[in-house]
This record gives sequence, structure tokens and C-alpha cells, in this order.
Amino acid sequence: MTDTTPSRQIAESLRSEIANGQLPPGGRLPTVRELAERFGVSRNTVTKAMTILKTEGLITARTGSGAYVREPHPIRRLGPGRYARQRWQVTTVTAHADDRPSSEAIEQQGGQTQEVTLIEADQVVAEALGIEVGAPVYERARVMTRDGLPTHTMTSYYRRDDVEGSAITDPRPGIAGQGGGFAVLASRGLDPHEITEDIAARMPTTEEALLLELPAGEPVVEVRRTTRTVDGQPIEYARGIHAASRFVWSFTYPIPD
Amino acid sequence: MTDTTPSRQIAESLRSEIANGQLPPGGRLPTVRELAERFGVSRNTVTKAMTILKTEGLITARTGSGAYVREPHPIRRLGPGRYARQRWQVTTVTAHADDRPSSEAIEQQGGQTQEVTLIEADQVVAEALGIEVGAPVYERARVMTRDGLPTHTMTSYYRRDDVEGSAITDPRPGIAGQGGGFAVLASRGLDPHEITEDIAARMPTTEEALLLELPAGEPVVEVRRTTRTVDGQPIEYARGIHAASRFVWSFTYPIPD
DNA sequence: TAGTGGTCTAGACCACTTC
DNA sequence: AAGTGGTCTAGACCACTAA
Repeated sequence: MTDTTPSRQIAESLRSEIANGQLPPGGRLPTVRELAERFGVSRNTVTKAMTILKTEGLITARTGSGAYVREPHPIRRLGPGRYARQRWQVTTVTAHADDRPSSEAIEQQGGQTQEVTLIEADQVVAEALGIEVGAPVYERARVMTRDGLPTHTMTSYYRRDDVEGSAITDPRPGIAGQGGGFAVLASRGLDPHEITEDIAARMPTTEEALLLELPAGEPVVEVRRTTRTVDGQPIEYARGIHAASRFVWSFTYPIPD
Repeated sequence: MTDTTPSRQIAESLRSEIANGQLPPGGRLPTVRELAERFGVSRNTVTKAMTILKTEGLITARTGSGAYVREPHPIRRLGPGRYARQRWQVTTVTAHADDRPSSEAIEQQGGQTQEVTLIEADQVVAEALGIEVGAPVYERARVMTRDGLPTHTMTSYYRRDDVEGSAITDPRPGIAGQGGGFAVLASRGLDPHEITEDIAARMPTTEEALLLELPAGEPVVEVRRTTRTVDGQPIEYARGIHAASRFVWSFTYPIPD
């Protein structure tokens, strides 16, 4: 039934100790040397067992300190409500650029970094926005953090003419941040009306793992979002990478005919 | 910038060869022994590099044969349309049990196994169905396959009184299969009207990895679905485990106020 | 039967943490 | 300074695949 190499057996043994609470979340595992002696194997074999558990997301190890049972993350539930009008709709657009442009295009602020650049649309972006490949688009790349830890990235693309000169093209975070992109589009007569979200999961690339400080064995969820006006005209395409363990997506809808 | 151990460097080297197409999908990697010589390291170090790539889902290895670049899966796009009325609504319920009950509760049929059991509701199921813990519910566990490979599981829970004696409680697949559960509920005056889907991603348990024949480094997407009548009464709770690389979930909705 | 990936050992060295 | 996880080596053995 179970193909049973020593390293797998040790992993299974520790796994069940974690499952039954004998090793509680945050608790420290016995040292590699202790386990090697306990199971009568070499240190390498125990290390391998721990590698298995790490890639399963059950433990993390800190060199010089020990290996610990991973604590469950607080989970955020993401639904359509996060895009609700009342969250971004304002009578007058209060966001505005001031006169001291920062030399750096990246700044840090409570929970969000931002980088805005004018680029040429690639295949995917062009198709999503209904423009030609190579057409100019503004890319607005953000990294969201929570409790000092990065939780997800969100990179939006806008047609240049739609947002040129607006607060969106101001690189400082907070100006167009926090849904403010929708307010800017609305102020230009491009009211966001409909959203399509595509959701898929996969293992992270090495860059993503570094950027989001992902432990081994943590998948990412990639969200691709297209926002359209009431006429069906796409006004924003966005791509987000989320640390999987911190989010749940929730949708409620009537059964279609 | 990049902490650079030999095994990681080798992994990175192979990773870029895969990315630029030098090693095409389905192509065979050089042997461990060849790579060990090429990079001037021990066999173990090359093996470790390949383990990294396996957990990233980039390659799979077959003992005795070689290591191969994984081929991209055909991806199914899942949206609300899969629950559309026209897919399950029938004027008269044609599904029916015949007279020869099978001794086995599990049967195999084109693309689906099924197992039906009467159990007591646990905490999660009870809460979802709005009943008390321990109340009797029918559990209908299915494993869906495609091209002979398992793609996902789907386990539904119904209140006993809602489906007792119906085609749903018939263990043979195909009777209530293929959305037929909705038709049965409708025939009982419990028209499915609204669905809530919760979607999350994580690494598989060992059981799930075995059941879905997941290669190392393949995450799963867990979908929890609650179906309600127009009155808001929950009539089905379902839990599905999907091999992440084979699916995309897609939702289109108007921006709420 | 020759070649393949997979696992294990014993010993070594390293960077890091903790005291 | 002592203890920790992490990595690497050299060599061994195994189960499996393919000709």
C-alpha cells in the first residue's frame, strides 16, 4: 500500500505527531541528530524526511535554531464585495499629485509598494485590453503586505490614453492606491461595471518565492482580472500572485439557464 | 542576490534550458551521471537539483528510464455555466433504479466512480446544510477521470430526507451522476437556485496525491460548494479536490454597490 | 544485461543562532 | 562556544526499464 523507505516512514511518523497535536503549531521538532539516533538512521535520512515535510508546508526550519511546526495563517476571504462602488466612488476625486515628484519610482507605505511604468503591451495584455501588441500601456505594479509580511502582488495595466496625466501615473503609493484606480477611471467617464476573474493555482517561480517570502511547499494562486465598462469596453487588466495559504476566494451566483 | 549552492545552480541551469526550449516538453534530460560529470559534482548533488525541479512541477522522472520535461496539461475552464439548468433540467426524471442492485457500492464507468453512503453529519457538513451534528446525511463520493487519468474528486452531501429513495441513493454511477443530483432535488420540489463556491489552494495530503496520481510539486485546489433553493435553504454541500494544473476557474459579475 | 533514477551511509564543512 | 539545520562527497545497493 505505502511504499516505505526509511525517510518516508520518518516523515509519516512526524506527520502524525503533528496531526494529533503531540507536536503543536509553533512547537519545535526534535533535532536532526536526536531523530537520527531515535530512528537508527543517518543524519541525511532525517534531513530528507524534513525536506518532505517542508515541501508539504507542514514545517519550517531555521538554520541554527531548529525546525518548527508551521502555524496556520489568518485567512482572508475575497469576494466581489472588495470591489464595491462605495469603497472607491467619490463625489469629487480628491486624490491629486503634488509638486515634489520623488526621484525613486518605488516607495514604501503602510502595506503597499508601487511602481508605475509606461511600457508596450505584450500579447496577453494587448488581447485583454483589446489593443494592438506594442501599443503603449501603463503598468502599475504593487506588492501588498500585511503585518509586515508580503501577501500578494497586483499588477494592473491601463491603456495610456485612459489614464495619462491622472493620479494613476503618479508613482507614489496611496495616490491611486486602494481601489483608487477605479475612481480615476470613473472620473474619466470610464465607469467600471463588470469584472471577470480567472483563478488558477501552481507552484511559484523562484522570483515569486523570493518576493513573497514563501516557505517551501507553499503554492501561489494567480488571479487574472479584466474590468469593463457597461459597454463591454475593457479598461483594466490586472494580474495578481497570492500566497495560497492566506486567501480563500468566494463567489455566490444564481444558477444560470 | 541569489544564494548559490551547487545544487541550486544546476537546477537553475536546467530550468533555463527548459524555459528557452532547449529542453522541450516531453524531452529527456541528460542522465544524472552525465550531469554530475558535466558540472563536476557528485551524483547526489545532481539528484538534489532534480528533486528541486520535480517539486516545482517542471520535470518528472521514471526510474530506469530517465527524467523528462513535463508536458503542459489541457486546461478546463470552469464557470457558472457548468451548472446551467439546461444541462440537468428534464421534463420527467428519466433516471431510475433497475432491479439488479450490485453487490459493490463502487463501480467504474466512463470517467466516473461513485460511492454512496449514509453517514452522520460532521461539524462542517452540519453547518453547511443547516442541520445538527450527527444528523443523517447521504454522502456521494465521486472520482472524475479524463483520458484515463483522475482529474478531481467531488463529494456531495444531502440531507437524508431530501433524497431518500431517489436515484441519488442508488450507488451505481450514471444514475444520479453528471449533474443528475440537481434534477433529483428539483423533482422533489427543491429547485437549485443559488450556488456559493469557496476556492482555496494548498499542497495535497499523501492520500490525495495517491488518489489523483499527482506528480511531486502539483498543488490541489479545494472547492467547497453550497447549493440553495430560492428560499435560501441549503440542499447540497459539496467538496471537490482538483489537480491544480488542469483547471482554471472563471467568474464574471457586475461590480456591486 | 546494461543503464536509469532513488535511497542510504559516514563523514566533513559551513553559516547561523543561542547563550 | 556549543548546538542547529543545510549541503556536499564517495561509495554502495536497490528496483526498475529497455534493448
